[in-house]
Amino acid sequence: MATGHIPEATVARLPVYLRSLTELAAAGEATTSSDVLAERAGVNPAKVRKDLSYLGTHGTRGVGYDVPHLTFEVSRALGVANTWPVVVCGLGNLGRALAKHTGFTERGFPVVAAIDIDPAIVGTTVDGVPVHGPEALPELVTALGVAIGVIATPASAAQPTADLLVAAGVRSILDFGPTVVNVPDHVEVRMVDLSTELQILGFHLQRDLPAGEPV
Amino acid sequence: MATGHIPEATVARLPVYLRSLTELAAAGEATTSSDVLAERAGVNPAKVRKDLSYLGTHGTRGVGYDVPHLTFEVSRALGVANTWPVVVCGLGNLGRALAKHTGFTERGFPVVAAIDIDPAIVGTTVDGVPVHGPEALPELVTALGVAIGVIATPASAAQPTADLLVAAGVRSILDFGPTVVNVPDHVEVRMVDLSTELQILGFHLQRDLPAGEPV
DNA sequence: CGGTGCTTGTGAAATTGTTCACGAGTTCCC
DNA sequence: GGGAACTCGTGAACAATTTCACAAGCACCG
Repeated sequence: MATGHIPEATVARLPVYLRSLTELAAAGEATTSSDVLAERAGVNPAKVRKDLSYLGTHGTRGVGYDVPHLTFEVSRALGVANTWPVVVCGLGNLGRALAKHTGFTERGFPVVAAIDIDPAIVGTTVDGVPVHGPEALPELVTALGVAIGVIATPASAAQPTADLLVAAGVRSILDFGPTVVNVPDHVEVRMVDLSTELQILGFHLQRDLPAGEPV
Repeated sequence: MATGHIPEATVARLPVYLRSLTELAAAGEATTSSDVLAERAGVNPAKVRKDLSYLGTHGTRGVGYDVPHLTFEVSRALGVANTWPVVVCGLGNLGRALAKHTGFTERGFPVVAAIDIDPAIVGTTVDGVPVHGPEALPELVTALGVAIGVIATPASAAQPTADLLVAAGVRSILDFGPTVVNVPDHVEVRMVDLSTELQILGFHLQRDLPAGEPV
């Protein structure tokens, strides 16, 4: 089975496996098994094997997986050797936290610039990240190779910001805003809305209620 | 069709519909259609109708959906009338941003307390949210009715923090940490890892590359 | 009052994702 | 060298989700 096509659900789990593998390597483990990886990733062992089989045949029957080798293969599948510069749009509480977050750079996603419309902070830096006005976007994309735009603006600015990012040539957007943004087909958007996550948790809490609770 | 059971995938979309409905109401729209909702939610119209049909029959054929009525029904399904107090664990960049975020309270998820192990900030407040030590958790849960714990600690502290939350009686956890946490069956965990999201975007960026790029 | 146009609700088909179950290859021990 | 124990890889069964397609119901018009 070639690396032809990897299901979306599998792609979403690969980063988790990769992290587990990194931890195992740090713990000095030379080989591991689908059981161990499953335990760490919180999934079924069969799913681990099926997922990894999409990357090719990299395990050894009766033995397991070679940690360094599998790490290499998963890394390659995810393309983690590449570096994708990120621009953070909107420097409210969340945007500021993201700009300061050091974990991104470690994983190949350096925050190279921030965008905000407040003239008072344009020209300053946040933790070493320079703050520009929105008009600087096209220039930033070409000059710094920005590949991913993070939207952390107020809800009302999400769509205009997305439009700016798309116009500037960004092809991937991570949207923390609460609203869905419309973009052309060639642009990929992932939405992470914290309120939505809480509401889903709330739904389950409510459902497990003894019943007879007020509406 | 009764409200017996709502598929997980549908539950995850209900908050999006609810937000669209709120916007439509604010725009003065009295009725709407599955087409309009689909457009706003970024999904297929058939999916909107199927999703809403799980809540019961609330539309009118040939006409559409009454905005206030549908808003009420979706709200009821999600249980948004309930208030679920939240405690934020870990006051790094992200935890602090979450504690300051006002949007949660508006949606029924007031951040009533924060937890950190740094003695220098225990006893202070962040934007009105009191900061406690981990040992205060059980007391907070019983006294303030904390229902949801948000983990925004460093990766290494995620599992111990989850254990503390579970021991204190919290049944829902929103984990921003990069690692999967193990909890008993009756506790629901949702993971939101920002690096994972970026890696998924990176995967697609890489795949669309002209090819021949270095590993 | 019948026809036309519109939109929902929903079986059924298609697609996607998960889990099972077992053949096949590996190691180790006797 | 043979057998036991182990673990991967994978076809096939199963389950969930999405999409299609169309009957049914409503509003309006002439």
